[in-house]
Amino acid sequence: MPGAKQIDRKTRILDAAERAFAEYGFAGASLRHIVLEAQVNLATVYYYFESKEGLMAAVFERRFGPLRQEHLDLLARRKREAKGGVLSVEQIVETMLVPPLRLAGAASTKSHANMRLIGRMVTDPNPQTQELLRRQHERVRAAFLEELHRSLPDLPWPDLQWRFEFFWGAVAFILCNPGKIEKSTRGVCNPADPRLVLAQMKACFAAGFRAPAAAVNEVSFLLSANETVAV
Amino acid sequence: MPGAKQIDRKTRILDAAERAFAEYGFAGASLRHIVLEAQVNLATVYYYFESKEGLMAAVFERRFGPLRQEHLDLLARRKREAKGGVLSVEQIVETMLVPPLRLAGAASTKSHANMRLIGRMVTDPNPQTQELLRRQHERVRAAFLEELHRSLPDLPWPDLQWRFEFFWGAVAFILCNPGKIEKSTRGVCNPADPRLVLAQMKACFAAGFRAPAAAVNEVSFLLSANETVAV
DNA sequence: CAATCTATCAAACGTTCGTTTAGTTTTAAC
DNA sequence: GTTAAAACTAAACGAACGTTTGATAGATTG
Repeated sequence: MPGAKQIDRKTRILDAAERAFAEYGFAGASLRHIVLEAQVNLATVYYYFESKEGLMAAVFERRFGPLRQEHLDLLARRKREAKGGVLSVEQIVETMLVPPLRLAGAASTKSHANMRLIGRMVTDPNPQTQELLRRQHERVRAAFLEELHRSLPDLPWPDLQWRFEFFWGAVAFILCNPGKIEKSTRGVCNPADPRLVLAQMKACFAAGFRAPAAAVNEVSFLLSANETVAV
Repeated sequence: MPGAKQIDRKTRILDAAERAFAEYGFAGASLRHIVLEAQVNLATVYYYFESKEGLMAAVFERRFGPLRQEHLDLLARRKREAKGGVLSVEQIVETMLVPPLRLAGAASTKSHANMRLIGRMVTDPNPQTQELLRRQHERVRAAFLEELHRSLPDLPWPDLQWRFEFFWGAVAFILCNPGKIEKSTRGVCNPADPRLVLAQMKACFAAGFRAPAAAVNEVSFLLSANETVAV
């Protein structure tokens, strides 16, 4: 029987949709392009996923569900290994990074689509995309923030949250468009190499998290509009 | 005469387009929505800007042209003030941040649209958007990288480039969706306050840039796929 | 074998998209 | 006041969009 070893249609749609959403964003990816690549009929999408939005939710759940679980599992394991002691900032940074990087490496066959997917969805303007992602990440976020606070008890809470945002912003940016970064650094940085990304982020953000609290009142004068050219 | 003190149509289109692109991205923003808000006829867009892509290029040029100029000017001024000495990392970080933050503050009347515009465009999937932005930022990028290298001569070139990417990734992320960050931090972080953003980024990234070079070979074992659950 | 349910398909639905055209009004120059 | 260029518009273009419909096979069940 021909096509017996073919992947089933539902999976083919999810694969193609993942690539398309990662490449073009939610609004930019069209169902017709997705079904063409998945080699299924257009109506099949609606049979399995009800709508374009439902398709996106399924793409999310397939990737970010296990990702979230691995995040929580890995953190729990690290805490178990520490036997009640606090984890180092390096360990926490590594724990935050390894799951998404592993996820990216796992799908190496298909042009790092889900790597870009993570980055793209984090910055997608679509409100439903944002809401879906926020709910997915809420628990993981809280868990890591708590652990960072334990590791850096003297760092004020707002400073910690800011740096946490900076960190995920950098992660999203790197994952969002690896090709762009490789191009603009003229090949010096290769975001497709998880070992490199992990080592570089650990070095930069371990120091960043450990830095003394910010001094807000030093810097305001430069921001007033009476210098240089108004825009 | 009615409408005498009205802003001219070309500007109204640019304003509305800026808001729309910032809010929905290039693909998600429709010309019909833009002309409705700008209160002009649909064809007027084509009279002034030739196409949707041309409109986007004009929106870019209006904001990022002066921004680029202010970046270069401010850096030149700082170097002049230093009289041949090297700038501190803090000074460079501040110089990179002040122009976009000032730009964001300048348009406070209109819901920080151009603040979000910067962040949105940096992460927009559209290839033309990317190419436009890359060309705009090329010289600024080179200038700041050179100055950072002068300030941190012992940091290997790749490490410097990585951290430079992390930095702009964090900036883009913060600028991209201030409301989202304020929400997920439950009001602890307010990205609409330039003083806060500047102080926090300076504290985090001055330390990040100054950190010792990354040690790539320490960390590879965790990334191999034979642990925990494959996804 | 009839009945039923699942999976799949071609074709079309109505809408919205970016874009163009052909014509009208306004402005400015001589 | 005539003329020509610039500014603006209503209406439509074809294409692409997300979505629905009705029918057709194949498998499953009584």
